[in-house]
Amino acid sequence: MPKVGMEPIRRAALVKATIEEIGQAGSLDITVSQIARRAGMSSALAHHYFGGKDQIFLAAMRHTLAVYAAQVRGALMMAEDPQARLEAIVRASFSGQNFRPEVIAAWLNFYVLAQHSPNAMRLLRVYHKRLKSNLSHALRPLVGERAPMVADRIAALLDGVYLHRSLGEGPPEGAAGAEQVLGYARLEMERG
Amino acid sequence: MPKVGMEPIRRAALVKATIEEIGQAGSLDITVSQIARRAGMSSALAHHYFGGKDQIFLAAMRHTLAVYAAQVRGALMMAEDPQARLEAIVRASFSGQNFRPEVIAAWLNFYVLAQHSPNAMRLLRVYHKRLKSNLSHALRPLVGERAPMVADRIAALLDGVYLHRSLGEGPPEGAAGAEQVLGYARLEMERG
Amino acid sequence: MPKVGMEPIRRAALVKATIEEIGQAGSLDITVSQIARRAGMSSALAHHYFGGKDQIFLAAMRHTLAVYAAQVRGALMMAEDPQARLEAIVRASFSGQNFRPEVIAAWLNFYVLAQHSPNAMRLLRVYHKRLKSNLSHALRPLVGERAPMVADRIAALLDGVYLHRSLGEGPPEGAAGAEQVLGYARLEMERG
Amino acid sequence: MPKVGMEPIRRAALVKATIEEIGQAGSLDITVSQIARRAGMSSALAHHYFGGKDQIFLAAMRHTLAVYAAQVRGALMMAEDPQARLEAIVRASFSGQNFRPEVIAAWLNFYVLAQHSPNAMRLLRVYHKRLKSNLSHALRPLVGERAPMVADRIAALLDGVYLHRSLGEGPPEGAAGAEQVLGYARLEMERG
DNA sequence: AATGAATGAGGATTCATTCAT
DNA sequence: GATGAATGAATCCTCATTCAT
Repeated sequence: MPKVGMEPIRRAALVKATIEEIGQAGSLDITVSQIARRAGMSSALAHHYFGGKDQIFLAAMRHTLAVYAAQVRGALMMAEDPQARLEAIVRASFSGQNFRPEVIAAWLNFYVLAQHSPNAMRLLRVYHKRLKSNLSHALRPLVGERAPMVADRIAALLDGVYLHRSLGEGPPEGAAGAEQVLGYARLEMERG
Repeated sequence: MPKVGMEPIRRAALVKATIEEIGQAGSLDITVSQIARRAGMSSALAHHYFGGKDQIFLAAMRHTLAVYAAQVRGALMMAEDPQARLEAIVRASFSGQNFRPEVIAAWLNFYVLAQHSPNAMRLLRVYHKRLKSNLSHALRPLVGERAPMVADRIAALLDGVYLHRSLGEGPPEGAAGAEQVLGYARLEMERG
Repeated sequence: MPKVGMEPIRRAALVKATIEEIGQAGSLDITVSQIARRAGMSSALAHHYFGGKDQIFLAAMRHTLAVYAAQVRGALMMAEDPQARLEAIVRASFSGQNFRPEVIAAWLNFYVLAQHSPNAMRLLRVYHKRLKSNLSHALRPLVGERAPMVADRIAALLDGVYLHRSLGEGPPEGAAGAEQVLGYARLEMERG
Repeated sequence: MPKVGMEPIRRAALVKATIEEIGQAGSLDITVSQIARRAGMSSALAHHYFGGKDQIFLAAMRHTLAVYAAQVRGALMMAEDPQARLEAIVRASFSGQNFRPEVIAAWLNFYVLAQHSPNAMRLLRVYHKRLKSNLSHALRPLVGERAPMVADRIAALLDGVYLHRSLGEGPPEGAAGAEQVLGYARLEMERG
């Protein structure tokens, strides 16, 4: 009985395990064996499916970014006015899927990964471009031509809050994080 | 060349080399040998003076934080009113000593180090506490009781801008970074 | 189906190689690489199967002790009266399996190992306890209540003869060693 | 003020420290630095005086053997008849100077050292020869021509008791050890 | 598809030894 | 006489990766 169609299952399991492992270790200094064990398979199989450690990391990163993008897309679809669109983007960043300790740690480490992996760098840049584009678009009706600059600041603030969370004790509170960012946004809107 | 009193010289050379090496590699994944070679000595001597890799990293981190703290202190001494104090803190963060690519990369990696090194975590928390305390103090006359919250946001924005810089191409422009942060601060001040 | 069942083979080969290597070097100052090379594999594999140098040593010790115990047990089964039992124990100690130069050297070094390895110490104490128990049991009908004391002396004499052999030139002669010990035993028996 | 005549003091301190260090570690696996530190000097100086680690070990061994020999000589001078001579030799072996845990451990390790150091081997053989000669001489009037054989056994028993002590818990009791050996000797004498 | 077996390459760390002062 | 400085040469151990089955 040949097992068919295992590939997507295995890959998904490995990606999930990778994020968890990075989250737990707090660094990229984890072994393929650890990942594979957590995913319930041999390290040889992990190599078989991904070709190498780098590609496992990249897949995990791609997945994290994709989940995030999907959440933003979903939230945007619900939003009916600019203000709501803005809040949707920010809130999605702090939603339960993303703002968990292990995802935060993984996120931080993806920035590190990007420092020596051109592929990771490219992924991160694409993410940034989309984020800023989304923000800018939502902001245009609210702050006029200051939109790109405000988008930049919001994006930076967003990552900054994430970064600070990585030092925090206790479980991260998404709502508080979102408010920290939205507070700034409202200030800009008041200014008009 | 004297054969005594080398210790401080060697230690300083190793710390400098460590920061450069982390900066160049973009990660903590560097060898003691690399560091030692860059510092012009054998890896055995590096171990002799620091006891181990972890302590070399910690020393590099301590040094980075100390340089930063010294800059802030120096800038604060020049400042004569609250507004100037605020600008001093922010500008020091983006001054030539700190806002260089290798230091930015090192900074990012110290956040990673803090994820698994309690000592590194402690250092980073102390740095944060001081930064927020400094900011809060300067902000009090400017924004009243909103000071702690604004200080939090500024601190986050500061780190966020640094983080984004780690993805940027070309040399980092300190002035632009400082403006990005101060722009937000002014908004809060206008609100009063 | 992968290549399976190598583990016991590899472990046995490593244990054997360890004893030989200790015997040849005359000390525990041997490298895992030497052992592995002699056993026909990479040092990495040795670590894979044993976890570390200490455990390789312990396994070698356990094996040596087990072989010895098995020999004694075997000899005891043949013996039909107390005198024969006593001789069986002593002669087994000097049988071809045990009284070879490399085993003698290994034995000596296991005593050293026991000085800093609690596990080795425990193994050696168990061996001693069994040896004395065996001797005492065999001696009871021969020397009465002096049995425990005589057992102690025989055990000490036994190890002493081994120790002296480790200094001897030429091949060790088991028969002579056995006689040296049994001579004392007979003296005690004559006394009744 | 030039320090003159330091050499014998330094050498003695190093020898003493070596024995203590071996005793504490329970093996020869100690560093020159440890020895030198315990002796209150730099490792460079230790090398200066002895030339190398091997020679430090040899000196420590020579010293241990010399102390032992001196004790035996001293005790023999007091003895007035063969029986007393015999007891003197045995009791000296278990006297306070020799039968201390660290000396026992050192002794054991000298046997190991002899396995790969021809010089150590030679020293140990000389010691053995003297011991047996002394014993044989004392035994001749007591057991006649069995003297050499009995001397052999006593020597072996002596080392065996030492060896067993190295596994013992608690402080070694010299008197008990001596009795264990002398008990055998008396048996032989009774036989005549 | 899946994995136990196997290793080469590399890295942190230790240490005896040498040297300049 | 004495030592801090310095290193080359190990040694243990880890791990990504490959291979045979």
